Amino acid sequence: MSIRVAVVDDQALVRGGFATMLGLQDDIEVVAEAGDGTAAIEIARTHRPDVILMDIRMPEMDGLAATEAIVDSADWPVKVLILTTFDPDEYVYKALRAGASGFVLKDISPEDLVAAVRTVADGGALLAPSVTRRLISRFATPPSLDASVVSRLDRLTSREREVLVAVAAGSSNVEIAEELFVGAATVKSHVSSILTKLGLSNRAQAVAFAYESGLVKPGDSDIGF
Amino acid sequence: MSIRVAVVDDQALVRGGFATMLGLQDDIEVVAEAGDGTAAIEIARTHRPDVILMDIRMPEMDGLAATEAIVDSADWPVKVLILTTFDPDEYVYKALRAGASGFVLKDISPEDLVAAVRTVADGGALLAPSVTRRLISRFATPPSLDASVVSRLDRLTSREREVLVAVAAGSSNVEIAEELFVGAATVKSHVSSILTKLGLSNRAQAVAFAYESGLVKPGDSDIGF
DNA sequence: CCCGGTCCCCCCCGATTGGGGGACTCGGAT
DNA sequence: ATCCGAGTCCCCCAATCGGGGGGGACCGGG
Repeated sequence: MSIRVAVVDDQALVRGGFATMLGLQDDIEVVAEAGDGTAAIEIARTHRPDVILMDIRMPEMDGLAATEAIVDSADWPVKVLILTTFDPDEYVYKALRAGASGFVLKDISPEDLVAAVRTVADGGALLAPSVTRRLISRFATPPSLDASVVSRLDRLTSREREVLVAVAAGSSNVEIAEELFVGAATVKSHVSSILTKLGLSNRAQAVAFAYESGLVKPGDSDIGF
Repeated sequence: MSIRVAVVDDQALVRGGFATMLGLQDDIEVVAEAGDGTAAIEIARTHRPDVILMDIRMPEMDGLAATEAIVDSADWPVKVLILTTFDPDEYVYKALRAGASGFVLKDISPEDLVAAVRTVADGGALLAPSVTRRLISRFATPPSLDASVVSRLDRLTSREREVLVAVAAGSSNVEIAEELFVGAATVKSHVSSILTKLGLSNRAQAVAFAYESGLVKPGDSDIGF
């Protein structure tokens, strides 16, 4: 069963080029084309393609808005592969939030484009290396590095930070003591100095501080909930 | 100038395979190999490779810890490409936070692996399609996609959710009572039903739950810290 | 009409927490 | 050689928290 692809680009020449290039593949079938966002929504609804190659820069309705509209309203597993000329910057995040499965630049080689279409059709995702790099750096760097917050974190000893993450996991003093193989009194004194150094008054505030400071981040916890 | 690569894997056969495969390329030179994390740190320091192919599962010190140690202490632009057998799950985030520039599975084709090495050496980043997908979904959907978490949040009444955000801000029961213009006993009973409904045992866990579920997000709090 | 659900309030009691002391060891800095 | 910080552990005591019980007011639907 071949992959049903729709191509959306306001430049007829570019659109036709991609369409014929993809059509040459045995397992890819170009079922529709569109020149703007509104037309893209229409052909998505009528032809129900597996993959949509979407340009960002378009009159009438840009690719991001069209992507969001299509992905939100689709009742079949449609994948949108953003294809743009420019080094993306802000577009990346908007596109990914809109529901795009990929983001590649137009200088991509034909073979790589075909491979990209197959990848997203298969349920994977694919980004241009520069985009991946940007996304990783954004993901890896803690968002909030308020100097005042981090500076107070620095005043804690490494052991105290260790205790704090355990506190942030919701563990009681005795539970923390067992985890760290120390006495309950030790944990108690650690928690006390943590609260004192951070200017907090109870462990609930300590948990909040741990999250706000980026010491622990939502999702990286071992607590399943 | 060729790309200087180091290969780190505890299985000598796998390590040798990758090394010879990469060595066949004109623009790639394998300068060192290591069988565990501590050896990896050593060869990284002595050979200063451009790219390190790093396995995760290793005795002595796993690839994640080694990656973090190398990236943090390196004074030259070293790129680490994680190469693992398993579908990553939680390893991905730890690896990317540790400073890895890529994350590919061992079922990758030789040509793609070579291309991946060139990509990361060139400053780009590269992830396996399934990993990219995971990262995108995590990035695009604010935090909580866990149906189990949100469903439990739905069981709370609106008033209880209101109390929960106050709890997550680190307020004591009496402070919450003043904020909401009710009696302290009322807040107490609300907190009790919150803990019961969510299956938690203390308010620190409630704070963690509030953050993990996305009920409150780092940075949107009124607590300045 | 009564019933279930929700919200609000109250009392008691044990467990935990938070704050105040102090003491010992170890390793590094002075 | 001495001091100091970090880490470990102990005491006491007041306050808060968490769990159990109960009860009353309101609202919407059967």
